[in-house]
Formats: sequence, structure tokens, C-alpha cells
Amino acid sequence: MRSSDLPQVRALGLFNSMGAENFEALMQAAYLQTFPPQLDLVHEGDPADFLYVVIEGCVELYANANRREATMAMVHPVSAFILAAVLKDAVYLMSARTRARSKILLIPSEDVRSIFELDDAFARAMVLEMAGSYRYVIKEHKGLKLRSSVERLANTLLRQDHEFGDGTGTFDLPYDKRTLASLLGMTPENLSRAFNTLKPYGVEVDGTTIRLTDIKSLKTLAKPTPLIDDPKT
Amino acid sequence: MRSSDLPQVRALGLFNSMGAENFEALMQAAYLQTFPPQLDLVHEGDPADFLYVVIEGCVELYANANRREATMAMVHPVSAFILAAVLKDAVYLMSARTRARSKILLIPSEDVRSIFELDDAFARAMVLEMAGSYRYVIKEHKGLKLRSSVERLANTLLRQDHEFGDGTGTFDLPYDKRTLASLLGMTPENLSRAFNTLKPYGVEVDGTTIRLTDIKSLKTLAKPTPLIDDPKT
DNA sequence: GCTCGAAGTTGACCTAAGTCAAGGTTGACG
DNA sequence: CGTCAACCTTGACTTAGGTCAACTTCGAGC
Repeated sequence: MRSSDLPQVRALGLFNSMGAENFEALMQAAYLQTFPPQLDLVHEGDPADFLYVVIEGCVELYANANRREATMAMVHPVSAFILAAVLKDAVYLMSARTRARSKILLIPSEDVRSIFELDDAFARAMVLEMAGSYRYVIKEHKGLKLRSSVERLANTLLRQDHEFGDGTGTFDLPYDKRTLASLLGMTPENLSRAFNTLKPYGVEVDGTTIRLTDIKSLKTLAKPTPLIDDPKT
Repeated sequence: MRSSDLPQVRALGLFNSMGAENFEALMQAAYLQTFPPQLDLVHEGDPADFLYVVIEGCVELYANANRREATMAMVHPVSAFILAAVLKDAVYLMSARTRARSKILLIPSEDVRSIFELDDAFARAMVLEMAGSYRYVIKEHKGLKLRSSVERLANTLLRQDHEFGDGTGTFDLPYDKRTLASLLGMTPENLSRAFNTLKPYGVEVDGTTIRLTDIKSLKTLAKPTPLIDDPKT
């Protein structure tokens, strides 16, 4: 792999505490590849052959059943995905596809597991990474069970604004609306209608650009709580 | 704590590989208590002071928001819960209450974390435990997003029968119907109706006792998949 | 600039599921 | 044995959200 990408990978929480020689070994075994958009990387049910790390671009995790499809999460640089399947040497529970031209690091599962056995710092980093992922899904699950679709949208907008906004309340949706709809657990049609219901709460939509002109009133509707909406804890 | 309970705890995946002296230390710091039913053990949002292990009885994990409540999971002996919050030294994302008279082991978070730092085998056991929990929630989340409530019920019945049934298709629900309803993400009324829709598929309900007389036809409706319904992988 | 196709929107309609209220069962306890 | 109180069920109704089809918008490619 190109040495210019190494520091970014090394800087990841997963890799920044492990021994240098073990990191070297992992990277020796790994492949760095660039994929075009909409390319299937992983199919649910397949044995977990690789651990994936998104270096550039964007990856969608999704799942199918009953002729339905649901987006489970979007993975942005720089982070790893499907760690659990690799560790348990089990099948993937989710499929993955690129949503943009993406530079991705593939580390063979066996190497991950053997270095996991070898390197104690790496093992501990794994725990924290897994704990973070676990809490992310729990929050998603709580949102889905306890909130209406309009509330889920409102909270997502507030979070986007807080995380990526410039303070003026204007920001761009990080992906197209059909994906957002699926991520929020609704149809594209219903997402459209949800945006309309939010109009009186100061939500202006222009294509992929969102403007929040009345955050206070939006918050009274959204009732955000750190126990669902704070990505940090 | 009583020495007769020690072997059960030690036998847990989380604890069976760690050093004897570290296990001792953890147990020294721990409290073993018996609680009556319906007692709140943990409230979401509180800092994670203890790791809990259910030795006997049954614990419900649930969450509140928007004046709604949802059961997230039921914890049966012998297993630990809210590991992630303890490890990350964060607040609990879920509340917990006993659903039966329960014998529970409380291990102070700080001790868990310090032994986690000390004992490499314990750290590795944590990873696998977390990975298992992660995959459990992913499956729940997939079920909720991809299935109707009748399908969720049908699959739960099939799993119960497979795991706890005696082969005759008869078994008892492990908890009352309102809890089952909440766990499945529906109202008690709707659960009642869902049982009725399943009658033509050989589902007989008598109080808390279930009889499945036509598993084949139930399966054609439920369309079970190991990627959601197999608790082992 | 025109054409095409994908993405998004809107409206009409339908269905699953929630709500509310009334009964029915059951089991603990006097 | 009767009473009370959970719990569950049923029925009538409402509502959130899905479905289907038509239309609009917009960007890519000629």
C-alpha cells in the first residue's frame, strides 16, 4: 500500500496503540484498493474474509430480507466496518457497497485475528471500538422504536447541523434523499412529506441543501436526547 | 459472595479465561444481592457504576423517550449486561429492572476497567462478548426494519420452540404478553391480533402456553433466516 | 439547447398498527 | 367462596405510513 496513507490508518483508534511491528505485519498483509461508486464489497451471509477500512469515499451498510432493503449505516473515512464478523469468524450480517469512488483497505480476517491474539493493545482497542459500535446500534434501535419518522428526521437534521454545519444553520445532506429515507426507516415519498411537516419549524429544503431557520422550535418538536442523539458517548 | 455461585460466574465466557488471581480480585470487589421482582437496577443516563451479572432470575432492559417505553432485551442467567457503558466509562443507554426475584452480581466499574487493563485474556474475552452483543442488536434492528409485526412474532415463536421446546411444538412463553409485545415493537392489543392472524398457520394459544401444530406452514409465512434469527452466529 | 433518465414530489388511496373503551379471564387474597 | 385487580382480548375507530401512479425537476450527454 502507499506509504502516504499509512499515517491515516495508524491514527485510527483501532490501530494507534498497537505495536509497530504488528501494525507493519497487518499492513503487509493488507490490500489498498480504489473502487468505483455502487460497487458491492460485501454480501450478507458470506464468511468474513476481510476487515475493511474506508480511507476515502463512502460506504453504505445495508441488509435485505423479504424483498425489502434497509440501509443500516453509512461509513465515512476514516473508519473500519464489520469488525464483529471478522473477530467471531462468522458470516457478515450486513452487505456493503461503495456510494462514492472510495479508497478502501482490506485486511485479511486471519491476519486480524492472529494479531489480535498477539498484540494486547490491539485487543483492547478492539473492545473500545466494538463498544462504540454497539452503542451506535442501540441508539439507532431506540430511535426506531421510540420515535415517529418526523421526529427521527428532525433529530437527524439537528445532528447534521451541529456536526457539520457552519453555525448559520445551512448545510448539505451527506447523501441523497432515498438513502436518507432508508436510513431513517421510511420511504422516499414519506421523507418528502416529513420535510413538508417540518417547514413550519423552520426547515427549508433546496435540493440537497438544508437551512434551519428556527432551531429552537425544531428542538421542541424533535426533543433530542443525548441518549439517542449524541454520537460521542 | 457465596462460594457456591462462584463456579457459575467463572464458567461464563467473559470470565473463564482470565487469570485466577484477577478473577479473585474482581469477585472480592463484587457484591452479590438478591432483588425482588420489578425493582429498578439501572436508569438510563446514569453513569455506569457497576457491571451486572444475572445469576438467577430475569432482567429486562428497556428505554424511554417521548413518554414511550420500549423493551430492548431480556437477560437470562447466566450473563452480563451493560458491558459497553462500563468499558467506555459512559452513561447507561438503557434502564434495567428485575422481572423475577433475581440473584445479581454487581462488579464496580472501576474494578472491571482496571482488571481489563491488567488481564489480557479478560480483555480478549470482552471483545468476543461485545461482538456477540453487537450482532444481537444488529439482528433485532434488521428484524424491526425489514419485517412486519406478524412476521416478527412468527419468527420469535419458531425460535422459542426450537430453543426451549421439547420437540412436540408445545412451549411456554418466557414472559408475559405485554412484555413480549414491547420486545417485538408493538402494542399488547396488536400482539393479540397477531396471534389470531397466526391461528390458520397452526399457532394455538392458551394463556402463556403455545402450541405450534404446523411448523412448516408457519415457516412459509415467517421466512426465517439465520442472518436474523440464529442466536448463535 | 434538446433529450433522456434518474431523483424527487405530489396526490389519491390503502393497510398496518395504534388508540380508546368495553368486556372477559384469571389468580391472589380476604 | 367472593372480590378485586391485573392482564388479556375484542371491537370500533383513527392515524401514520406505505403504495401506486402521475408529474416535475434537474443534471448528463449529445
